[in-house]
Amino acid sequence: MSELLKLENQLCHRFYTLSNAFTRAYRPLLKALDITYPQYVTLMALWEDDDITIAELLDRTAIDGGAMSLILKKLQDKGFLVVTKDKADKRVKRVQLTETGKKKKAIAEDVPAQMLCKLNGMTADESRTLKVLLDKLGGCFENADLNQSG
Amino acid sequence: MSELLKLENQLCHRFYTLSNAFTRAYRPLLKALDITYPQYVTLMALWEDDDITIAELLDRTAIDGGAMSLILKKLQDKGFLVVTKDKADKRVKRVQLTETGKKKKAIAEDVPAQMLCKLNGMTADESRTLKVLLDKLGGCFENADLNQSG
DNA sequence: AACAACTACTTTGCATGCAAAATAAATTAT
DNA sequence: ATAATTTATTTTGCATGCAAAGTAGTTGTT
Repeated sequence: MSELLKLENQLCHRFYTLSNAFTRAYRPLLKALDITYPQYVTLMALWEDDDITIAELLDRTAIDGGAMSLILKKLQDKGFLVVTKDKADKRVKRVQLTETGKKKKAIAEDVPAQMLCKLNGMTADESRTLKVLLDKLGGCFENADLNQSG
Repeated sequence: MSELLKLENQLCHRFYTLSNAFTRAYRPLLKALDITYPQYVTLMALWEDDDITIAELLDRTAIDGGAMSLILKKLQDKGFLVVTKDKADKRVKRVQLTETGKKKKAIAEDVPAQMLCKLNGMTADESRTLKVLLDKLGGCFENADLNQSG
């Protein structure tokens, strides 16, 4: 009856469940912007720092490269941004918000508050502690391939 | 410069990142079993309680119903389990591990320990605290649709 | 008993996530 | 300078996650 294999004892399953729960919870909030959660993450990164490289966008959002290609196409089609080739290094592409994309930030400003509202079961203190622990856990995965010591 | 929209301040993005990190980290460990992470979750549920309804499996694993249909087909093709119609209620299907599926548990027993090894940056205490907070956060999402108070 | 409403599942269409292969362009080595 | 290697991004194939529609099989109503 190995306790270690019980679902209830898995940290991973909690993350699986909660990550999906967040995505579902965001869906109705993002409907006003007509974007998905990963697209929202992409835009958040750009609202913070515009005109950045796709590589940097990947680094900051932790979104899969293959997926990002499609996400950028969709966001470009929707008029949020444009992707241009870097003149200095033709391999590189830069992502720039359009005026429309910049304006949408005003609408997005409401999203975090609405989400926090859904999470009112958590105190600010618990939320803070949680973030600290999550960041520490995240550190465990960095350079995960290097840790495959054997 | 709304702080609330910064990626760094998003709880959701930490879950997004960590959930994906877990899935990636499990992949090599599950290779010996030739299964994916959601398939592993499904099997963990069955190793705990065999011969259960698909509905119960969905409830316990929190896996999407549509995805579960495919997952069960694949696990059945791989010989881990069989799905049979309930005689009492013909709508219901029951999932039962095969002898092969039961034996695979022995191999799976090693997986949790290997994963814990990767997470050795976390103390047992931090891990415990984290689980408590995660469960509390999970509670915020239950009946999320009912909380859409207007 | 006939019909409406409900349940348990499956199927479908769209959007990723992931690994691996494919491209294109820049850098390094010889 | 040319070839080998590395870097930035896209493409491809497979496995979900999600919402919504579709299918049977059941239960409740009248």
